[in-house]
Amino acid sequence: MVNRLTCKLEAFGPLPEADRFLLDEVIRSAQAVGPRTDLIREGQTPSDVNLILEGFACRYKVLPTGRRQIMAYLVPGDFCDLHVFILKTMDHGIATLSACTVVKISRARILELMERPAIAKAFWWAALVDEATLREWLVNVGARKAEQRVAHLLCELLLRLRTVGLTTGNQYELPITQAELADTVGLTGVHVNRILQRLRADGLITLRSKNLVILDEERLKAFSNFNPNYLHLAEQDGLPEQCL
Amino acid sequence: MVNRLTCKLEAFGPLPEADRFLLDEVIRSAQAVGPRTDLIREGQTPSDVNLILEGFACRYKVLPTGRRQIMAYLVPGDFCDLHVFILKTMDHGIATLSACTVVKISRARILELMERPAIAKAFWWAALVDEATLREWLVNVGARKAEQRVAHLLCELLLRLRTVGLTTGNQYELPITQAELADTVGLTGVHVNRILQRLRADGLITLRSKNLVILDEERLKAFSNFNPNYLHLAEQDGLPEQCL
DNA sequence: GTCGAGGGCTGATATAGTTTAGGCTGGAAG
DNA sequence: CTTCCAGCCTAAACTATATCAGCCCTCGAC
Repeated sequence: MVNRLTCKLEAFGPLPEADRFLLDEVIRSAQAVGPRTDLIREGQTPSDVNLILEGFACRYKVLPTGRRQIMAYLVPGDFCDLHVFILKTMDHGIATLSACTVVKISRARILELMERPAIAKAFWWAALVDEATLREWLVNVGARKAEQRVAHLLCELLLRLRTVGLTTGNQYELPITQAELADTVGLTGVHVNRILQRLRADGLITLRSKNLVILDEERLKAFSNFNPNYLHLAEQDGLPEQCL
Repeated sequence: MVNRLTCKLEAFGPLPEADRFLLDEVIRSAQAVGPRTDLIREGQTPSDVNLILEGFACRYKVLPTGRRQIMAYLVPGDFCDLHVFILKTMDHGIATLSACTVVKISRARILELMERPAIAKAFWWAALVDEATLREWLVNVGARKAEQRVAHLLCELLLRLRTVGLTTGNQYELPITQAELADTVGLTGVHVNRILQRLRADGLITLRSKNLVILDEERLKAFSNFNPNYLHLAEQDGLPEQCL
């Protein structure tokens, strides 16, 4: 099995052989989790760190009105709750969207990994990129209009999934319902539906049965004003071979 | 001069005498910065860490459309860019809103502080709270309606400023223009104006010449659905005496 | 093969928020 | 004392998005 975590971390910089080996050890004991299942709920105190290996999960909050806001997508290679070590209780929930495979990593194990300087630095980088992504989402929801919001999100996912080797060309699996998309961009399902149609009509994308094709990457990026700087990817021509 | 940084960090937990002393050293060489001035721009590579001692600053991005989104308020005691150590270039700008006094702290100095376990842990905590706040802002803009957005923001600021001793009862200085408020909650100036009037008419707040009074704290919190859990403040009855 | 449910799609109507434009006020500058 | 300007406030027309209600597929369970 391809180690998506390694793929992701190497987008920051290459890791020593020994570190890669260590990271392979860590993802041994994966477990399957069904779709729409809470991994951890608001108010709970997590003990382990969850790492996504396959599928999509999300951070979310639910307001008393019933409105749910999704605050992050967690895709293969992403940690769910590295902050375990400092904060006692979760201020938000984490749930799977599609079916996932997940590893629970103990604090002890994480601390062990953190002793490797290259890994520690890469973990830091990953945490900071998560925060930068969150900022971009705020911009997206606060300042862009509906059509560009979803276009921007689709661009972001293209890059993120590409760095973990989960795209084929300009195409990737998006195992997400329109209602869930709506909850992430702050719109209604109805409206998201109409926007997707417009994007299709404009010849920008194809989306059928959870399979997204970006027909014109440059045009979609231009249209949504996508600037990848916030992902802080190292400028390298290709992926490490083990991620292809 | 009261050390707002210490006040803030002690909201997480008490610091040893020696650490407090060290933090006092650090804020010696403060400098004044005028209102509406960039502290650092998108694309630049910062060398020092900025710490706000007085006044309000913000993180922001400007879209090609001209629309600006404010992504965080930085109030006394807040660090601007602790991520200096890992990420090379800024993916957003930081600017003062009001006139500020700011200290520039060198990397070396920060590393020195980080050797103190209590301080290191408190810095971590502060960074994580910043991220949690960002998440809450995303919820605010994505899921709440205009009137509650503004109300929620005012509640948050009340708590944040209270922990650094900058409130008197339910009252604080909000040195911010309505247009800036609009840029932070993702609305137009016109609309923010109307909303402020409604909040006044409902007897929830008073706002005159940058001076905000929250007339009924409980009602405002209930109205805006404010849950302070994301600020992760320790449950303590009062402030350390030096912050009063 | 039928049934039922979830997801995608559609149209009509309602509303929140934007845009534009203009007037008012109070304080800073001359 | 006047002028000027930024910030605040208001009004009216407009538009993006929400709401509501319902239809139609598809696919898996039975």
